[in-house]
Amino acid sequence: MARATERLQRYLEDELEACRDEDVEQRLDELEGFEAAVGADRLETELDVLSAVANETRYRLVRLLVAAEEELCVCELNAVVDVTESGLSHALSQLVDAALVDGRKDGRWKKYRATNRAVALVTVLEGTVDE
Amino acid sequence: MARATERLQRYLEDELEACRDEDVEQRLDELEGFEAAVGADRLETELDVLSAVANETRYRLVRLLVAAEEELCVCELNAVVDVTESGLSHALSQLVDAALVDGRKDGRWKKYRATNRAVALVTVLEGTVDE
DNA sequence: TATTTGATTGAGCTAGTGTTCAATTAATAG
DNA sequence: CTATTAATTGAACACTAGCTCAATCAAATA
Repeated sequence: MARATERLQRYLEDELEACRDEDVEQRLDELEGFEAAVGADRLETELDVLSAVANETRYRLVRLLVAAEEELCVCELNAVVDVTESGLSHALSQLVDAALVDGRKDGRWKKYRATNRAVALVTVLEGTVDE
Repeated sequence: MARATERLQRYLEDELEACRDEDVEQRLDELEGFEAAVGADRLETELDVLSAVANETRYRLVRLLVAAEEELCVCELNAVVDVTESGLSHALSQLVDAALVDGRKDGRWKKYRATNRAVALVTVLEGTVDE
């Protein structure tokens, strides 16, 4: 970090005309402020959500459930997504953990539907990724 | 897939009272319709974006640049994020590929800032992940 | 022009992820 | 109660991703 701080000092000397040691300190504080603005717990949760959805199988499932706008049975998902019954179950389990999907048992069948979180995420991705 | 279709048939027999072969066909078409609603290219792009951001180092960088609301020099990022100079460069490169950050050379320094896509993504995550 | 400094690139190693197979649980039907 | 079917769990394995080290490129300064 010492090396990094030296470089930051040279950078600030370039940007500002003058640069005292306390200017470097102040800038470091600002930067760490940005960093700390989001709590550690929150960051971890957000990363869990992103990790859950950053996978083709799981993102397809989320997309599918969002598009369907209704709950779908595992057996229906299985008919469309190209993965083992077991793989599908693992995938759904991770999506439930990330609160992207809700599961509900109905007799011998199990049904899943997209949560608001999933809808929001898909919506923003659709919005920013313009074909 | 034959096995999956059989199960789907049994499921539809449960759900609907009657279930002919064409009912199964129709449901399969509906499901595949949901699946196909998002183009393959688009899905790939969206997955690239998600993969780029689903990593602690890179998400911290995105978060930092969004919070800063201004462009930051690599040397500033390096002072805050706990990774090698090389690792930082790799990370930024992936974020540029995913159009989550823009890079600009300014003399001997290089500056990065968050794109609208990054802002939108962080915003929706903040919104759905209620502490 | 030679040197120093900021930043990037590529190779290689490690750790983690995604998938499948086999076994198990839960619910219904015979 | 036993058998069958839907779905899940755990273990094992192949593959990918992230990080660091070393080398390189690019800009500026001596």
